Parts: sequence; C-alpha cells; structure tokens
Amino acid sequence: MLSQVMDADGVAHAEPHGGAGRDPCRHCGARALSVCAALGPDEIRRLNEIAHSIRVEQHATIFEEGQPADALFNVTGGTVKLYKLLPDGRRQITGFLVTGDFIGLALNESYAYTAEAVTPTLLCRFPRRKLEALLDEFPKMQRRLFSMASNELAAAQDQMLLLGRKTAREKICSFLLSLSRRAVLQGLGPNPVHLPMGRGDIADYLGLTIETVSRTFTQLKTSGTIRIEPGSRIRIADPDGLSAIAEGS
Amino acid sequence: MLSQVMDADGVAHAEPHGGAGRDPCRHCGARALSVCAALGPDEIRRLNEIAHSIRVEQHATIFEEGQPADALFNVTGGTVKLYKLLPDGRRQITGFLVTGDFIGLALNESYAYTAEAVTPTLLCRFPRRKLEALLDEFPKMQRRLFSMASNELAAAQDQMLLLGRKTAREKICSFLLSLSRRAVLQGLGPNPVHLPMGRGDIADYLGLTIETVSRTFTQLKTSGTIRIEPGSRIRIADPDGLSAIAEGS
DNA sequence: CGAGCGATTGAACGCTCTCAAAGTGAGTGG
DNA sequence: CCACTCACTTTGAGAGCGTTCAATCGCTCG
Repeated sequence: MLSQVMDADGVAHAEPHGGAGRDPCRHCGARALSVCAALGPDEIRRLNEIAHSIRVEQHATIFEEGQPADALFNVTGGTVKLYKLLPDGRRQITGFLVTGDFIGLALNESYAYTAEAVTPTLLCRFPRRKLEALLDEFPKMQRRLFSMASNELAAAQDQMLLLGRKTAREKICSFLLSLSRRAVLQGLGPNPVHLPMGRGDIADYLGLTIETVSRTFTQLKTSGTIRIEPGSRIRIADPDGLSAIAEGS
Repeated sequence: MLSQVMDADGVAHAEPHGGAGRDPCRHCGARALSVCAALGPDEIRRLNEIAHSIRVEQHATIFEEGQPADALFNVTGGTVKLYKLLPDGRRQITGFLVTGDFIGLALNESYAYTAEAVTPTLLCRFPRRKLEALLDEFPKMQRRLFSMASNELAAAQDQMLLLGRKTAREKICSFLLSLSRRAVLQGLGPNPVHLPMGRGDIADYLGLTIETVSRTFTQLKTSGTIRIEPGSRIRIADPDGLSAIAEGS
C-alpha cells in the first residue's frame, strides 16, 4: 500500500515531506511500533516539532559511514539496509530495517555504517542535537531508546552466532525464519515471506556469495522445505523443518 | 597485580566480598573506567548501596543463557567471556570483557548468553530491579549506560564485518589490534599484547578452529609481523603491517 | 520483440576444517 | 630434584564446503 504510492513517482533526493508545524505523526505507519508507542501526547507533540518526514527513492543512500551523525531516523515505510565496507569492496550488511525500526541507535559522533534504501522508503528524521535535548527532558523516551538498543544488541549477538558458526543452509533458514517472525510483528501473516532485497544483499547479510545463496534456495526448494513464489515471495512449506535446520539440529 | 592476589587462593563459588554498608567503590579498579566515572558522589553512594562485590574463580560460570536476568555486573578485575551455543555444541563467543566493562547491557528478561570467567575475576553485582529503579531516579546514569550500549552496538557491527567477510589472517590481526587498543584504554602499553584466553576461545570468538588460529599465529610469526613471547604475550613487531592486514589491504 | 540485469546452474579451485599425531609446558608426586 | 602427567598447542595430511569464474536462463521493461 505504501510502496504503491511511492512507486508512482521517482523522487530524486531526500525531500522534506511534512514536519514542524504540520502533523506528520498523525498518519505515521510506525506510530504503534516505534519509540512513539511508549510516549504520551505531550511527548509526541514535542517529537513532532523536531521531526521531518522524508521520502527516499530505491537504492538511494541515506547517509554514509564516517559522516558526522547529524540526524537519526525512524523508518515509517519501506526497507533500509545498513552496511560496512572493507577497502577492497567486501561488504557486510549489518541489518535490514523496516517500519518502526530506528536508525542510528549507536549514538556516536559519526555514522558507523552506510544506510541505503532497499525499497522506496519513508523516514522520520530527527536532528541529533534536538533529539538528545528531548531525551534529557523525557527520561521515558530515553528509556525506550535504550530498550530498543538492548534488543538490537541481542539481535547482533544472534547474528554473530549465525555468521561465525552456522552453515550456509542454516544461515538461509535462520534468515527466512527471522523475516517471518518480523512480518508477524508488523501485523502481516508469517507465510509466505516477502524478500524485498536481492540475492546480493542476502549474501552480504549472511556472509555468503550470491551463488551460494541461490544454490541453497534451490536445494531447500528441492527438499520441499520452501516454495518460491512470484513477486519475491517464499512460502515456508515445512516450518518445523525450517526451524530444525536453522538451529542446527 | 590483581591476578596475583586471586591466584593465591582458589574460591569455590561466587562469594560476597563487600557490599551495602561497606564501601567497595572506594578501591574499585573500574572506578575511572565504567559507569561510575560519569556519576556524582550522591549517585555513587546510592549505587554503592545496591552493589555487592563478587569474586569468581577461573572457568566458573557467572550466569547461563536463558536464565532470568536477575542481576547486572560490572567487571572490576580479570577477564570474562560471553558466549552462545548451538544445540550440537558449536559455540560463538560474542565478547571478552575486561575491567570497566558492563555485563548485561542487553536489559532483557533473560540472559541472551552465558558469561564465564576466563581468569580469576572480580565483579560488582547489581540486582536488576534495584538498578532499574536507580536509572529512573538518575537520568545521567541511564544516559551513561545507553552510551555504553551504543558503543557495544558499534563493536558488534565491527565484529559482524569480521565474522562475515574477513579471512582467517585478517581476523587474527584485527583481534590483536583490538586487544592492543583496549590495553591502551586500560592504561597499559600497546605492546606486547597479553592474551589471557586460550586458542579455543580465540577460535570461537573469530569463527575459526583452534588449528587455523594456531597456524595463522605461526604464519604471522614467520612473516615477521609478530613475535610470540612467554606468558601468553604477543609482541607486535610490525604494527603498520598488522593494521594493513587487518583492514584487508 | 529485443535488451539488460538479476538469478540460476555448472565446473574447478582453494581456504578452512577435520582427523591424527607429535610437541610443549605447567603442575604433581615420587 | 626430576620424571611423569595432562592439557593445550603445534604441525601434518587430506577432505569438503563455499568460492570463483563462466555460461545460461528468465524476467521486466522499453
């Protein structure tokens, strides 16, 4: 529904689209999912004052690793990937963010990773200084962000286990499971799973190559664990089998 | 100096060693490094009231993955490893913690990993409920913990890049560099680097096997990049070379 | 219908793992 | 004081999983 609107017109650059004075929060798709869910009306109003809604076209860069971290973002529609690069071009995607996710929880002076839109994306932009001031004023907001950072830390540790110790097949199955669980959190069904990103992105997220990702999908399809459906969708035909493989048993 | 004291006597189990009423903070080795560095006298006093100093012998488990997270810890001496296990025993160490580090920043209901003492260790134990209450009272403390979580998140992302995209040699060099940098933060010299953990722990931290870790050390020694010294110490003979390898160039 | 990009498939290579044995060193007991 | 023990580390040989290089397929969009 969101992507339909956004597919209709290509936007060249990030472009203000509401903001202070207006009321972008009122129709925000992330309202129930993100920081905002924990806030009172007064806090929402103050957040509203410093926030600007931003639209980003597919494949556009939101910010780059090493740039001064002037702003934080809340994803209100679409999918974003975060990645780090080695000098020779090897890439590790550290996360895919969807509606409700916060970009920039690692509140440092400069961005530790590049953020890029996987699909056309809507963001809510918060100037860092102003947000930090608000955090001092509203401990509840800070508490909420801290809690989100905690969850992200736990997810990062799961990902380390995946990257360091799982086989290609286990990685793919874990990935599909986590997408399925996330879809449920988003209020969607657990099956089939939509993969907005390409094979290359999946490979760089799981520490594999495109070819291995593709071969593993084929193999899971052949074994009857999944079915590949049109529109970048994968149906989990054997959820228990998928879970069993994902956990290495 | 600390380990000398602790090597002198074996302690069977975690054992209170100071706490409310006393003043464990006064002589705390982490005082200048940890949360406490950002706190005022009043806050320190209140922390002091809920904290207990704990001594843990080498190889003892501090808590296990999945247990209810009743307490958080601050490492005040020694080295601790955190790890996650797959059902078949494969292990991923997600971090080595030293003096000043906080265990349990992922403030969830249950521990997401097992914590185990690599060396004899001193900890400062905070009951979770009481600490959370203090956090509400002292936003500055919460801010500090949030900031530590942010840093840990950034470190986790670096580790994902390492696990997913670096070669064995690059992993080892990155590991040595990070230990060297950490030693400087601890007020020690950058060279030589002390490795309190065994090859197996290094392997499980870097997503390698013991044999590959050993072979890679030998190879770096042969190429003149490092020298292996007695007492689990490694001298970085060619810091620039080490950095170059670590970053993949 | 043709162009072009992403995905799939194939074949061969190589880095790391696995299995196995020898080496090393700290702690123990004779 | 020295030999023994046991755990850890190192070294060797061979195998395998995932990669690399290359070609084909198939979908989407002009």
